[in-house]
Amino acid sequence: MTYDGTATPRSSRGRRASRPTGDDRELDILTTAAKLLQERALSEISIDDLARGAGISRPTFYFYFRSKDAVLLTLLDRVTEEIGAAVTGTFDRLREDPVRYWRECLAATHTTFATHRSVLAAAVEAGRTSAEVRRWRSDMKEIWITRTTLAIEAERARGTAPPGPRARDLAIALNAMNDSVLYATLTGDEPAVPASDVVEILLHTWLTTIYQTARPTSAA
Amino acid sequence: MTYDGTATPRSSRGRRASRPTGDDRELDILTTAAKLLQERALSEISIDDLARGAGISRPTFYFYFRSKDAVLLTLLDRVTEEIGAAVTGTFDRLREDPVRYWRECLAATHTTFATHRSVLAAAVEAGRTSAEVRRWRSDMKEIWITRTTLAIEAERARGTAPPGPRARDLAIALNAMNDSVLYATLTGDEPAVPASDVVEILLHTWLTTIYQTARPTSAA
DNA sequence: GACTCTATCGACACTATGTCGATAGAGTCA
DNA sequence: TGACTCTATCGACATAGTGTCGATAGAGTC
Repeated sequence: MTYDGTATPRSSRGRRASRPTGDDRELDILTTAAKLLQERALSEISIDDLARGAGISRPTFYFYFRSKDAVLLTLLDRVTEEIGAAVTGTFDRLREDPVRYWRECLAATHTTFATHRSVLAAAVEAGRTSAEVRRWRSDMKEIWITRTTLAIEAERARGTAPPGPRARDLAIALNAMNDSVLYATLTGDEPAVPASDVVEILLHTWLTTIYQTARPTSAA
Repeated sequence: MTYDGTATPRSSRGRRASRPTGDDRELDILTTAAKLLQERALSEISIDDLARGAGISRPTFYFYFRSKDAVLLTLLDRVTEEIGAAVTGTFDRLREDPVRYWRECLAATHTTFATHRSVLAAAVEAGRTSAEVRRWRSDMKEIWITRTTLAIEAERARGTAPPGPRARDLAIALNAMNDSVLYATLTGDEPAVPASDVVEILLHTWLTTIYQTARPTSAA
């Protein structure tokens, strides 16, 4: 939606230099990929499909991207930007109203997953074979885990949350749970938590894991 | 280890009838597959690799199995049997000593994952493209989830665990967490919980989610 | 010795990937 | 204006994998 290949020369995810006309084609490929990913899995999309969708021949595709994975990585860069923008801000609310803070975090995660469902599913798929995609995923996880770890430590420091296992390890487990529960719910592979309840279920698990009660308050 | 293709005519996972000599070859293929899966991913193993490993030509492979996925499914059948055997029994201990019960459940899950790491990783991979493998995975999940749901409901019924969200939904979330945390720990893709701590971390999350305390007792 | 069934493979058709070399055209400049 | 460069393009090829068809060797009846 907000992709702009002209601003920076962009760190060479396959594309040569950047000059006028070619950017349109690059965008055509990305748009085609995004559209096709909403219909079928990455492995079921051939490079020929992407090329045809963008109105070019298969060899020409390679002028713009090194591979299918390179296209996905560029799509993932957009996601990174949007998430980066959405994530900042809410951190102060933790002090005032912890339950509300965590609910908003989880709801935001849910929204992110829902919005980018098809591209994220493709990232999971491609992660099995592409080291670069795997890298993107672990960087992304690291960001959420770090945020969670800091929040848990802050709550323990002010006495709202009791001590317990290493905060980082809990953060890893809770975020892993989010990933796979939301993935199942949104892609519809059973058994899954119904979409209407998923945030509340996750919230229950997060709160009890962190506070050892489902109703923590700001009163230390 | 305990595979026996002769006992039952086996429900046609690709193999024709069952007669003397061919069973050896079928087993050769399975052994080759299991061995190669410990070195590399399913997508990096060609049917030719399996055929050569079993000392036959590629067309002959198709005499024994419909596809690579069919081989994997037969490998997964072994896993099912072993897990089925390991899982029974422990259920009574829940009344006496809940913490011990859950710790043993989680430790058993950890062991299962560790023992069958390579085959289970292949199942995750193949699940993206094969409906049958996906089916196997969801059946397997269903078993664990049902067990967990029953245990949670039992604890709530006798008053050891407080009421809370639908037991089945919690069971789905907790089992999903297990899957993905153990997967990361055992395959080593960071960020992951260290192998030495993983059972205790999961235990903490399970106990607090179910009991809202990290130290539940049998005293109602 | 004719007949059947298992097990085997060579050869083919198909699909997808990735590369090489030729080339058309737009922009530069001497 | 013509020589020169760079982007963008594609046809044709090489390669690797999958799945099928038809032929056939041999073991076991009868």
